[in-house]
Amino acid sequence: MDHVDDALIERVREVVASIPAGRVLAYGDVAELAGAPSPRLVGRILAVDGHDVPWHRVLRSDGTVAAHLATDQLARLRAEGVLADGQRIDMRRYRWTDPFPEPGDDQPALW
DNA sequence: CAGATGACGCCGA
DNA sequence: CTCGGCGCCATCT
Repeated sequence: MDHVDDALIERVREVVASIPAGRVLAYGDVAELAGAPSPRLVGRILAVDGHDVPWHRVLRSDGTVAAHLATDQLARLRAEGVLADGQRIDMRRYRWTDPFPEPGDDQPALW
């Protein structure tokens, strides 16, 4: 029961580690940036080897989080200023879409 | 080998 | 907007 390619695991971990505090990404976003074949793999990788990276900044594209993680994950995000409306995060506001922002092209205002 | 299961995503009703 | 169903990849029964 070995796992996914070590190279892929490393890439996923790097992408997750590069997410700034106060911003989040969807599993699908991480999959694209890391070149993972599917978002499901990202979840699996984080479950096994995500303990030492900011895994709480990765959630579903609709802003919800898995039930068994909700309490911890939402608390961690809240501590960074990512507020949830009940069980749901407002992705429009916190989603981090540009890992390498162009100079002068800032993130959308956090109103 | 076939079916079920997840830290998911998208589309149609 | 919510719900259900199907596709997705790798692993487990």
